[in-house]
Amino acid sequence: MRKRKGSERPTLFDVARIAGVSAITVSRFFNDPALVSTERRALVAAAVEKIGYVPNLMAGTLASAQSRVVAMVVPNISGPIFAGTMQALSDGLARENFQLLLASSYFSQDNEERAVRAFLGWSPAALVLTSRFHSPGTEAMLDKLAQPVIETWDFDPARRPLQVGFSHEQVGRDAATHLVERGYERIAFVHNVVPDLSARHRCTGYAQVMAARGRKTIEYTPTAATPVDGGAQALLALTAQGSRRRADALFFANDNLAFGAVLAAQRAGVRIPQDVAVFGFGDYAMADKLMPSLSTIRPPAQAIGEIAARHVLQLVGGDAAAREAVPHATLLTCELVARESA
Amino acid sequence: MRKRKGSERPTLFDVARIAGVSAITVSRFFNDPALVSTERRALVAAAVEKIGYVPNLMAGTLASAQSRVVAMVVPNISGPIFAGTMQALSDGLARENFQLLLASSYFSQDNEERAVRAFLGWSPAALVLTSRFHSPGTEAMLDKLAQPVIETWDFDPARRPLQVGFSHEQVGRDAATHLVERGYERIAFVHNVVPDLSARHRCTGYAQVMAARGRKTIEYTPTAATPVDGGAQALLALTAQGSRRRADALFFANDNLAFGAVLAAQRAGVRIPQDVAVFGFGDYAMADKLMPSLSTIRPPAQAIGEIAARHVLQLVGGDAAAREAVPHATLLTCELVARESA
DNA sequence: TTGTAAGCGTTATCAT
DNA sequence: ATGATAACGCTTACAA
Repeated sequence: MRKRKGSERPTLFDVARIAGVSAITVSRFFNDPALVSTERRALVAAAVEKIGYVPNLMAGTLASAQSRVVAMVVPNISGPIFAGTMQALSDGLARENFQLLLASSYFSQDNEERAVRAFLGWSPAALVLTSRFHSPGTEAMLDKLAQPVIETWDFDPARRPLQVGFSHEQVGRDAATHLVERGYERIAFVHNVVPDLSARHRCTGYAQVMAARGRKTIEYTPTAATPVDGGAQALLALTAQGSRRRADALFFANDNLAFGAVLAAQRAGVRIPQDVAVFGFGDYAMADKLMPSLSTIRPPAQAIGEIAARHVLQLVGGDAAAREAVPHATLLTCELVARESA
Repeated sequence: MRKRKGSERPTLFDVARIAGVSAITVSRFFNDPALVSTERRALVAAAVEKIGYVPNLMAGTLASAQSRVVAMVVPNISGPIFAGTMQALSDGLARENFQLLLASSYFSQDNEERAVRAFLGWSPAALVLTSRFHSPGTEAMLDKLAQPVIETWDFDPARRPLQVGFSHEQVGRDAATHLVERGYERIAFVHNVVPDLSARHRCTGYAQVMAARGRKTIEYTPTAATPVDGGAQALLALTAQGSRRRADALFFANDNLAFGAVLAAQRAGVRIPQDVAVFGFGDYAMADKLMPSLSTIRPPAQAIGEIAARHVLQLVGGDAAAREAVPHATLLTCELVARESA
């Protein structure tokens, strides 16, 4: 007669009773089958099958102090940008029966802090972040954290946590150099419609190249609500006859802005790249199908997720030797995809 | 001297010791503060703050047999289709400190079954699925499950679990009727590039309308790898001079296919809608920015997520009265958005 | 309002 | 190779 009601699911002891073995043998059957003799393995397997037993991972985590959850904070779950990374990380972890816990920050450090705090209660095996810019509160929590923290996308080898990413400044330099070499004279940078620190770093790289070549920088920040509308707004504003900020090439903070610009140009009769060149960032799904097709820079989104997954598995799943092998920082490169628009 | 090493984080007992109260008081402080006197509340709060205590949710779940995780299986995490639902569900749950656990099925029932089995170990408070078509194995697990199961997107009131969705057949009927009423004669349905049962149901609705009006159905299944390429392929094939299956209106299984068609039409010099009308499904981000803008049907993606979240919270967070109030099934409607392409 | 004792389902530890 | 026992960190049940 139980004194308390539990989950009402079969437990390890139920399996053990039916199989005629002890509970720990069933535990070993799941965690290290090699330790169990062939005969008992069959007995346990039959019992598991018979009652449809599924191990309670919460209890296992509590007992072993080793969880198989990895928590990740992304700016938003629904956007196209981090989708590849999320998917690759989730798939890589799933292969080793790790689960991915997701939360969105909406580009807000406060939301990120809230999410990290909430995650802590799950004792995740590792924490994956998509930015290196955190609130002081978040930094304090990360400092105390025993588990590995992996910062992705933004790369800064000076920071202590594990890094998997690329240099946004380099992206800015690559794009600006490309546009300069194509002969464009008045190259503008169009910011995102929401505060976006990574985009600001791409802008810094762009500004470096402009300065090095004695060019003037032109910056524009759309006020529209969505990136697509913002891109359209920027295109019209920066190509207007007689505008003080008239440009012959637009480097957009991301492809969605650039999409908006290309589509608005079609409607407005602005010719790309003859009247104005358009360059994006992200290489989103339809960049190559647009008319004209979009020149852009493709970040290694999937690779970031895969490598992050590998790091997690080596750090928390592997042995000490593997642990040594994990590099502190992995700097990936982006690919410049030159198409018709610039 | 501890006999085993735990998580190395402060525990409830650490807080209790510092605050000079018992452990259960600290527990109540977090779960039902009203039960704790104001003075002790202050003591506990101070102690919590001092050592940065975060409750171990795994231990709490184990003890209470009440988890605050909701598991969801989507076809893919990175696609645009379910993004709104995932986001709305995640946000709705986060507000009550529930966590969302995600896995992808890639439209495969085997993967779905694997994901559901893996989820069971987490004793989720509820299970959210994005389809009503499951493998026998999955059905068997769902039958045994004590927790609520919510099927979303596909609506079938005949099924036992909770339903939040819309009728894909109705979508097919609406689109077909729209095209018929616009005067198109030869209306074709273009299938998805992967097996997609929901899309098949939209096709069924389309076929019903065609039959009712004595029209011939034309179906096309692209062989391209991606939806955008498949849409382009379909457009070229179904508008080719002298083709047996030549059509004057194309109803695509989704907007990505339709995007591909519109972009390919621009390049091929096919005029939309003069030469051929294009109709999609999904109302993805750029449907209204395309040239021509895309006529399509917008599913209530966010509403599905919000309502699913509400159901979960009422069922597992609320009292018995709220439980009664949850309707078995919620049938939502889609909005037909008539733009330039059809 | 507060506390004590027992138990949630699993694994670490030690013994055989 | 297998098992008995205690412990993981928390909450329920009951008592005061």
